[in-house]
Amino acid sequence: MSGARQPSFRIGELSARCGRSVHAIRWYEAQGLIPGVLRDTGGRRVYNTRHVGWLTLMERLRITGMSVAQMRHYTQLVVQGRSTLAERRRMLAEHRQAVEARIADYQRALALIDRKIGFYDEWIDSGQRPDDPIAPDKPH
Amino acid sequence: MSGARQPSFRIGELSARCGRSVHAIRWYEAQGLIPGVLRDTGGRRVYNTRHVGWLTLMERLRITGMSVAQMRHYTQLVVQGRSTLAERRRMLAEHRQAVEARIADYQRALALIDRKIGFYDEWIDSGQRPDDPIAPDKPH
DNA sequence: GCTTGACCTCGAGTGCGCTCCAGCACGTTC
DNA sequence: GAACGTGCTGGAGCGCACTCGAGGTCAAGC
Repeated sequence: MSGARQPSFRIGELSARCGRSVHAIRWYEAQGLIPGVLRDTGGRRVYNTRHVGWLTLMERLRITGMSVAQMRHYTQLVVQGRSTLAERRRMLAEHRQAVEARIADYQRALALIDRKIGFYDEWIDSGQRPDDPIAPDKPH
Repeated sequence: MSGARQPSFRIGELSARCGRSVHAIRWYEAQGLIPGVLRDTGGRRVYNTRHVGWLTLMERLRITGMSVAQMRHYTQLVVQGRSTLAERRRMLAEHRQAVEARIADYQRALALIDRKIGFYDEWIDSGQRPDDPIAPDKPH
């Protein structure tokens, strides 16, 4: 850390800045997902802008389906320092693949939903039930 | 629908055909997510290929994040018949939007992950920690 | 010095979507 | 007629990711 003063704040403001609840932030820390949280003389958690960035990353990983266990592992790697750079990169690359697979899955679902919407459009238009758009046999 | 013979089968085969567990299929039915399940003389559930298509749709809706409550509502509309066609179409269109929003969200996450991977690449290459791609900085 | 409000810990509760189990019935095969 | 496989019901249990509440501490403002 440089000698530059870092604006620091407490959990209420971190909550406001990154949109997670105070409870959730404390829970994340208890789960080992937030390293380097210091306390002030009153025992209160002290944060700075780096924590906002960290929580942003954690949030993105979470909403894209990374489990808390994996996030904990990643966090531990970060704490361990430079020796884990390659492993961290590998984890992210792997997760990236999983997210892409998920997107592809969603897009397939979208295609099915679109066919179904088209099916309803036709039915409403013609008054006649068209053939069902979902394959009669297993579409795997 | 027609008088044509429909190959029918029991829950074990439906499970094999659509890749859900026997337990899950019964649970779905109990939740009102599978209409029109008849029983044979022994009280066993009897299915046909239409159920495979139906479960496929249900699965796609589920994995794209539709709640069981919404799926139940959709199922009830289907049971109610033609009068609900427009409402069913509306539900699917709304869900479609939600899925697209989710995809966009995932793609934003992907962009962040890519920047982070690039950050690790640079760090590994140069041996020098580059500027953090996320926020000003991050802890550790 | 008292009130106020933000913070603390610990632990229980919640909602979702299954998953599993016990205990029993059926019907085909040997 | 016994064994076996497949099915039935009702209900308990689970894993995840929070969410909330009780009861207490601390420090700044009046």
